[in-house]
Amino acid sequence: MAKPRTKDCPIVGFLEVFGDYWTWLIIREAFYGTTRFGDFQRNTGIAKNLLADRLDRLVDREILEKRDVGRLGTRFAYHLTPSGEALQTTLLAMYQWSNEHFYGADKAPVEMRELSSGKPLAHLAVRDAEGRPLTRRDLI
Amino acid sequence: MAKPRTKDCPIVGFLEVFGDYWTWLIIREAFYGTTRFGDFQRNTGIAKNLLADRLDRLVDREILEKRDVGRLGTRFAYHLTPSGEALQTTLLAMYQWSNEHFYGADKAPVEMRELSSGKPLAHLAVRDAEGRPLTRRDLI
DNA sequence: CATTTTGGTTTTGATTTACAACCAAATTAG
DNA sequence: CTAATTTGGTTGTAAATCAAAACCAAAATG
Repeated sequence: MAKPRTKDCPIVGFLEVFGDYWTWLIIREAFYGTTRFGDFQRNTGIAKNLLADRLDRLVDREILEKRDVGRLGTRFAYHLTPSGEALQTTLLAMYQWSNEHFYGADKAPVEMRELSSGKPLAHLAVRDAEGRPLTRRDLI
Repeated sequence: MAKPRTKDCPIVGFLEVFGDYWTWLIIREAFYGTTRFGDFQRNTGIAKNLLADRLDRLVDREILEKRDVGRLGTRFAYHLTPSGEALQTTLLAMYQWSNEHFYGADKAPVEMRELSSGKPLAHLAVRDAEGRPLTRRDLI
């Protein structure tokens, strides 16, 4: 590694963990409440060897926590850590982008919604410290 | 494809384009203002064959627009489309997560900032329609 | 006590990546 | 004007990764 503009960029570090299809599908599942190996496998369709690899990496990076359930290190549950839960913002940004720019035409949007009221969420937007919306040209 | 919980999920559609390391590095570069093939290649370190492939895909998906510059289809510039620019929110979410959960300890955060004032941006957060912050358990 | 489930590991072949070599047209340098 | 360099790729090729299936031991279930 060690590429040109690659050093000290938060995006590069991020992508070394999250620049992968299955990793995000696993994280999506974790937000849906999935915790067990078999459920991750069935719900995403990932191959078992890849799932084992991705879960290990996410546990190493402390995005997921591997908990013993049942007796003696044979059954496990994978839970989001606080760091993992903080990915919710990124996941929502993906949801919202996809609903607007992908699903826009034909399909009905599948949104995250508020659990109690069922109402939609506020739209994420880039804003300055005073809350004013910013465009791409306003950034450095 | 066509996996279990895979149909009609905005995240799956999103990941089929964006579930890739180099694709995001290219998008980051585009936000930094890079438009030319050679600059993308030098600034990210990606191999030329992969860069050509990724740029084609992003142009197909209308994330980037390929414009003729110079004469007769020999020199091009790749610009973000409105859809591409809308990825800014997702990119910022990645930046902010990475600064907080990755760079937190040792390194100084590398943030996007407001161009005119140099001030930091507001932190993205998941909120309900009235602007109240929500936790993971509040969602469906 | 027999069957099924769980959480993997280990093959194997197919696909993708990374790296280097090559190229023609266009631009720049002298 | 000519030579050297830049641009924007394409084409190999070896190495790494992925996908699918087979296999397995321990535990839970019937």
